Amino acid sequence: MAAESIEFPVARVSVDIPLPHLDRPFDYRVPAKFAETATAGCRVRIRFAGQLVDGFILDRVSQSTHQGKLLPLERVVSPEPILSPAIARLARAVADRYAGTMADVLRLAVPPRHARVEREAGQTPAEAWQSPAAAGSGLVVRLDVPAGWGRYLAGAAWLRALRERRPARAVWSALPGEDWPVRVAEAVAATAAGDRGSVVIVPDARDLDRLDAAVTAVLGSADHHVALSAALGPAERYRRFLAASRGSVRIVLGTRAAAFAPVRDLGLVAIWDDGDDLHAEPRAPYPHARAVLLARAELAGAAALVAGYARTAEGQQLVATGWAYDVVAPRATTRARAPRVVPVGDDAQLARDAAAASARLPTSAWAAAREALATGAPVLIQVPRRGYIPAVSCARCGEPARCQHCRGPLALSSATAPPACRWCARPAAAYTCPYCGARALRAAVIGARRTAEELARAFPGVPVRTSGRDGILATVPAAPALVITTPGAEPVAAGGYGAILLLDTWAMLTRADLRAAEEALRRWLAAAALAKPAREGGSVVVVCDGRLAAVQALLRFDPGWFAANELAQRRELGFPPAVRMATVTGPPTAVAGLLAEARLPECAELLGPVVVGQGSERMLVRVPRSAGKDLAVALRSAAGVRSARKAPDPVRIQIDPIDLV
DNA sequence: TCAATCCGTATC
DNA sequence: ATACGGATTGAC
Repeated sequence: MAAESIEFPVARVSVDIPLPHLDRPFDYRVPAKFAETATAGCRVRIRFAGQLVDGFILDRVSQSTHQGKLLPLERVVSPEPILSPAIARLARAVADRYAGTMADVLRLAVPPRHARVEREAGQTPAEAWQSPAAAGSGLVVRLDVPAGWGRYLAGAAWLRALRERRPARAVWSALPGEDWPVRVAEAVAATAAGDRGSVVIVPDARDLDRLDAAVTAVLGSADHHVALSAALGPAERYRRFLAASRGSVRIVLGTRAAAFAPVRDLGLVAIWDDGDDLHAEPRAPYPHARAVLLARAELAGAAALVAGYARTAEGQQLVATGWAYDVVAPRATTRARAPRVVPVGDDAQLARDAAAASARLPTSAWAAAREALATGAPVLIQVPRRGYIPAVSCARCGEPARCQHCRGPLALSSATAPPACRWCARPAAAYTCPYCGARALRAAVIGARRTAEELARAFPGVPVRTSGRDGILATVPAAPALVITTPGAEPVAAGGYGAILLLDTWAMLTRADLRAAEEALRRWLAAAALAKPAREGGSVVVVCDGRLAAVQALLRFDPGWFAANELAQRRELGFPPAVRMATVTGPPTAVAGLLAEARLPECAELLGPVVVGQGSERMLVRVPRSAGKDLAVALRSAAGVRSARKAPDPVRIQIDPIDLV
């Protein structure tokens, strides 16, 4: 009964099971009928502990190290080698870094199969990718004269390094008014000129559209890249993923999940606006796109770009440790391109009387808007909260007004509607304050819609436009208009805004969040970057205490200075990225059990617990960065022991979560 | 003496 | 998780 002998009869399989203690490859016998189709990287079905489960073949080998008998592969789902060795290695590294399982990471990294798309013919063969110089016109010229990058110290040198296939790493602070999609596209083109591929990650669909257009323009063709986002349907998403996997494109632009896109001959990874919390994956093991890309740059020997108008403490850390170049413009260039920034008002006073229109919009803000409109330029008004009046409080004692039924916050949706609960939508027509008995309410927070209403009244005849989560404007023309926006939804104005008003800054700055100031500055810089330069009359009015470091950084348009401060502070306080931190969240006994089990590094410091809701608490574990790996390993194996023992309560482990208090 | 049940262990 | 084996328990 000599079985037909085949080459590499053993498949090493990554099995799709959620249990941490089973997070390792398992060997299976490759039956002769699958000798050709069971390729490394393909999806298979196997029998595992009696049940049929999915898996990926990591590798085909001639012998197993497993002592016992091997089960055969049950089925080859598809011979498509969808999980490349490079991405498998990356997924393993990300799982290790985040104390998670490879199966969890692979669910984020590889989109679900779409059989019809896979069968489609007409995938551009790899030959279509030649030197992009051959495909486009003007590309070579642009690369020889990197005027845009030439404005930055070390910018031109960095671009040259990409072309010469050197793994140069840069943390780039974009100038105000910078056309960042074009700069990024030039970096991608330079990498392509060195015959290598790129992965670029942006926070959202709007940024992706801009980048997509810029890459098409710079390469002179849309044939060499794909844009990957979760918004695509399953078929299109798989089609584009497959285009990268098969090597018919070597440039992938996308949102956070695309950080895992299987680009061949990777030469550059880039992330735009790495401080945006959309880059943090909300599903286990909660990897951050920046961390995924940087791990990838290390593994692939690729160049890296961490970019934004703002700079994160994490970005600064890369500069401080010498891992990356600091790519910034000379001060004179920045001064020449930045708008005039005027801080008005003091924070405490504004917080006391946030509802008063006069305090919200001081005289200088009105004046700046009026002047800008007179020159024919649009004015941008950034308001942190959307809606009409998203929070109300008792007019007498100031206690926030809450729903009688569910304790949710009350809000007004228009000037005439009665207050209603934002959670359960029940109206609260006859509100009585449970603390002082008063029956009157006042606005605690003013939303974008109400702001638009007020401004429309103040500037009759000037068009008022709004841009927010439900209806984002991409651009506005160079004409007088008031553009009310929530942070992150700012339209780009042709020719730049004449004035930008940053309102209700206290709402962002008073958040009990480690990153509140960094986040406020990030949002202000993103808006301020859209203004005309000061010499063309561009101004920014920030209604805030001018002594704050974040306002000082905005005044000088110096995100590097702020990030260096921020990093120094995190070092002092012992917070990431100066240290590695883990949170363990769950029922108290489960959290305690897991930490008792874990063989934490000697140097680990335990902080907490803090109660974080019904029957749930959270512990912090802090170690020096050098022990980060050990911490992740310890937590993961403790979770493994628990899962092996069938411990009932789920415990969530997060490494360097972004919402540390 | 045999079946039902519990616990622990391996899962290729 | 789930499946299996070996030990333990309980009833005839």
